[in-house]
Amino acid sequence: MTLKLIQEQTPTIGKKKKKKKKQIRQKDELRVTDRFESESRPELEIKQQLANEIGLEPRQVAIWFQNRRARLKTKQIEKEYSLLKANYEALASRFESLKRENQSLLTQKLKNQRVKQHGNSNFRHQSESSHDGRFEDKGTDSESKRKPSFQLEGNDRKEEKTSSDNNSRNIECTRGKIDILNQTGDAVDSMTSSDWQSFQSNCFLDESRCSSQWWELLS
Amino acid sequence: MTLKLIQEQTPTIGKKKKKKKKQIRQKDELRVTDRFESESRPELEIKQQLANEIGLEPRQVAIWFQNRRARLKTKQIEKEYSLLKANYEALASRFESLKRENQSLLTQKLKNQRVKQHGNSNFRHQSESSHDGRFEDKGTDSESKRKPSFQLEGNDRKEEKTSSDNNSRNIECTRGKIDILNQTGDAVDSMTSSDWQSFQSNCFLDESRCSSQWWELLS
DNA sequence: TTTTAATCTAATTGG
DNA sequence: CCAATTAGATTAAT
Repeated sequence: MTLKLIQEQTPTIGKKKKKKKKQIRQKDELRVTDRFESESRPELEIKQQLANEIGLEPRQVAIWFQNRRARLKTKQIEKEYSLLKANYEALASRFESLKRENQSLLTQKLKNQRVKQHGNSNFRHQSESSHDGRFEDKGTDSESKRKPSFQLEGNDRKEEKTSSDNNSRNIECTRGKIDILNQTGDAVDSMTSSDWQSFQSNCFLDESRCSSQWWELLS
Repeated sequence: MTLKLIQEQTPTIGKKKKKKKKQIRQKDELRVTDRFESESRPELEIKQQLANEIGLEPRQVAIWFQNRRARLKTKQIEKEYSLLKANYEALASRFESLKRENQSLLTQKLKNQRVKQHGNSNFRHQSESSHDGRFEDKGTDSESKRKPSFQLEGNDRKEEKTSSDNNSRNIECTRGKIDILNQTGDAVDSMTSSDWQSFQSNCFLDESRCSSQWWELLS
């Protein structure tokens, strides 16, 4: 059972373009693709029927549909990613604004205080009510789900494939799949990983009041 | 030539774990992999030699190395991505704090003002100096690179494969490659796309002073 | 058993 | 050569 790939014989040293392996044969592909468009998850009957029509096994047809669906879904995820990215940049932008506003508020406040109690005992925590023991979790609106509870467990090289298959000598290369990192963004792109460096040194450069920073997370 | 895939025979109805296929024949794989570890980009001579040793064409050996390198690189990118992600979450967290602080500052300020000029003419813009015509671009520290100049061009369904190969009838499935979206994050994970919704409705729910929002970017 | 998600490999294409 | 994609396949988990 399970016949699979059919070899091919071309001398390779011949020219270049060869029709390798065995795919689904263009013509038949149309038929199958049509079906796919009408319903991406056909009954196994249909699959068998198709298999006969194009002359390969039902199994293969099934796989074909599977992969198709998977790839389709992947596309969607791409969209989500780009959304996330845009989201991020908006956030970053707003963060900057907010920071500036905050700064100016603080400044004003200081000025105010100095005016109000003109030069009276210069040593206080230069901001007694807004800085220190505040916003631990006040729940003013609806947080309490924020702070993803940073906890670092021994990561990175903890194999999760618990022991399956010792003999196949799997190359340790887990692969990964991204390109995304620079694509699809259409409008808002840029932001290479080197940008990140400068970005973060911009943003994290004031008095960090925030309990954990990202570099604490990665050993 | 081009021996490639060796079949396998297990009756499928057997148990479960099967050793399917085989591509470079374990034994030989070791040899090649060794080579790879010592130098990932060998001279073509070496490649030819290897090809002889394991009995497939130089071309294939070359491809093998190529793919190998590619996979390795992809791995690295994964790392960068997870870093970015952590980075993002840190930023989000800080943003929250900042926002709250800002809020409280504003509140105090209002109170202050009301005290100072006790109940005098209730109708003013309840905050004259910190809100309106400020921070357009002051360049207090180092922006001027922010605001990625949101511009939306007709995107999404603009095919870019201009006309190459009319006969091959490429399935329009461009594929995409991500999973990333929820993996490798190890420490800071969570943040599914539905979290995003709530997140943003948290964050963007006050007077938005920020010129563009992410939903403006996607049609 | 089938499906799904996640990988993986070998090969192709275009630059 | 590389980057990107592709098709077919496998496997773990459900």
